[in-house]
Amino acid sequence: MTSGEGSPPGAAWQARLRESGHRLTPQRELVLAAVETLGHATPDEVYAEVRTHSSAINLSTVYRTLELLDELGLIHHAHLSDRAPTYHATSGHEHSHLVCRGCRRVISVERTDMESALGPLAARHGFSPDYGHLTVFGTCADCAGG
Amino acid sequence: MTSGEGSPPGAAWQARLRESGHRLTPQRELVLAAVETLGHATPDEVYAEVRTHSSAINLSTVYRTLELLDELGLIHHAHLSDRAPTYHATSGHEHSHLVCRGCRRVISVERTDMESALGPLAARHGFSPDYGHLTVFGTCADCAGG
DNA sequence: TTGTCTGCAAAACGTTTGCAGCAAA
DNA sequence: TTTGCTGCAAACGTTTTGCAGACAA
Repeated sequence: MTSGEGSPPGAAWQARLRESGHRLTPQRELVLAAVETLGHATPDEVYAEVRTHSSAINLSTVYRTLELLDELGLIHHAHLSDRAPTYHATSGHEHSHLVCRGCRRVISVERTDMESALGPLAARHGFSPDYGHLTVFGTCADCAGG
Repeated sequence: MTSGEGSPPGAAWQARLRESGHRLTPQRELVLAAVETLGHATPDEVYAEVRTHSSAINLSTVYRTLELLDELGLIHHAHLSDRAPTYHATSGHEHSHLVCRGCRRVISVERTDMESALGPLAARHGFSPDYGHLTVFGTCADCAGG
């Protein structure tokens, strides 16, 4: 439970940090753990989660750390609301999101599924989508009055 | 050239305003014209555009007007950058956007095309996408090194 | 020891709001 | 005349930044 059980095998993220000339700090470990625990979380939510375990972190450090982890590919971010970005762990499979405007529900869609749907259209435009960042807003069946 | 040549025939937007109990003001006319001229524009860009024609408008009025025109369906907004939303006229056909992270180029895709690609997948999840709001980030052929 | 990282506080950024006066209907 | 709309200015929530001290390597 300490680190992600997803695609990075064990503590690969620690190596990833050092490879890229960065340092392994308690704050970075805490932020990564929080993102993995929360699933989809805004910077503020990550901050709050970290504080429940250790009060020793600053909000600006959370921002800087999320940005770094994103650069290193250890986490991804998407825009699940018109306001704040949300971060989630790179847990094995990249996925896209369907977000219901009615109930705020988030449906995750496998990258492969989204790719087979969107790929041909995108290719026709010479375009290569970033599926891990893709968010489709709309209405779910429950909220459509079904 | 005064009003949109797209789907709203002539000055239909004026009727739309009054129908909904709103007033026709110079500011609203200026903002709508600016959005039609610019194509895809942030609130700030709309503000700047309006000011080149008439200095008599306030930024908060631009925000309030964009929100109103969006509610009335006279314009749409999408998120073409991680930062500011962009507004564009409801010119005949609803469309989705492909945005290149490399060159910031925006490719518009007909709603019907996007719907036939994404519709079946969405339906499988009981989900009804908002195609006019949909933005797919990624890389265009030129930036992919092709 | 070295250079990166952190905390702090302030600034920047985009957006929203309360209010008094103005103007469309 | 009657509301709704606008301009102004201040507040707002989120994100970024400069800097000095702390700490991983």
